[in-house]
Amino acid sequence: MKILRVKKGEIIQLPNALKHNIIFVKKGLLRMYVVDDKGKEHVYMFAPEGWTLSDFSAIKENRTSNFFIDAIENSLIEIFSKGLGEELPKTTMELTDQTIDLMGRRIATLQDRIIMLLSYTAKERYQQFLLTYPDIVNRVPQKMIATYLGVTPQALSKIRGLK
Amino acid sequence: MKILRVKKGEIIQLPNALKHNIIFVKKGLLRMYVVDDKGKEHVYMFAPEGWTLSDFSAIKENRTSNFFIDAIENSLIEIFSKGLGEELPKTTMELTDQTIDLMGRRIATLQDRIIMLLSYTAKERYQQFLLTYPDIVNRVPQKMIATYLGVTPQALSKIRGLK
DNA sequence: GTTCGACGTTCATCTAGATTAATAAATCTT
DNA sequence: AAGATTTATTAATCTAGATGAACGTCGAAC
Repeated sequence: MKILRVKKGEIIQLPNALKHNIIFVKKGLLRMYVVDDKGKEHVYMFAPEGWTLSDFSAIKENRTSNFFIDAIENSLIEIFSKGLGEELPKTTMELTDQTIDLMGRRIATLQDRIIMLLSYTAKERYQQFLLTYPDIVNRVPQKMIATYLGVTPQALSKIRGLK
Repeated sequence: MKILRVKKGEIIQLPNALKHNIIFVKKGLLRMYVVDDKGKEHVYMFAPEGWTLSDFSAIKENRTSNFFIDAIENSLIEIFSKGLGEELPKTTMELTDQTIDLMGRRIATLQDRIIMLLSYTAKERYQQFLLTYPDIVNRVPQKMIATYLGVTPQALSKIRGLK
């Protein structure tokens, strides 16, 4: 485990990096995203203070990650090179309880996001985002929120214009 | 905990049912889905033998579920009325390990699904589905696969027609 | 302060997929 | 097996949102 200070705009992880990393954000704001074959970015998640980033799919399939991770603000982060949960040393029952709680909340978030992507219009997604992450709205460029919602920056701009 | 035998087509859970249930599928195939305001169904997940169904979002927010659950095949299921993980009696370390592994795999699946919904075309989604769930393809009506993928049944039929 | 690149907005066009509807095929019921 | 119900296919039309491009705005770097 190492503590790192990263600057706004700095890339912390490139796809196919060697190690499966888990990143805990102590201060600042990170972004985890993919870039498709046409070069377009799709934000998987934002991680402000207290959040944890990791690529569960890569860990479970024991492969390298397809995700980029970069800093949206100057940040202070902790990087663990081991997998989450089962690869952690079995210390206290309290720790595994914490892990289960963390994972449960993550699943709840992903579940809500999937229902949103399946059944909401662009406008509804944005309104939901405002309610769910009021703090993040003012900390990230609008175009990143757009790709988090699964729409283009232009479409989001239009939606906001109408209000 | 109770064991239940359910028939094909039978609805196991309606939205706003009283209790947060966790359902383990011993045999058969279930479906978990939402119905939007226009009456359209959106499949959140399929659960064949060995899979577990639960609404983490409802459990975490301590509210009733918005999901329907029904049986696609005659099935044998176990229903637990307690929450997953933290609400389970702390028995063995082995059990919590199992829980963490289960949740990790669920997160990996949801993560992959989100990337798919954000960045794949309808055709790419279907092709990916065929690779990931070859067994399920022949067990569920095509229209359900369509709404799992976030497209209309007509669009999926067209995609298959071209091939 | 000026320059430059990133960001947001606006608009004109295009298109993947939705919608609607009609038909055909498969499945269930008795 | 005949009818009824559900599911899949096909086709014509429509639309939310994508695409591409131009322009104004802002903050960072010099």
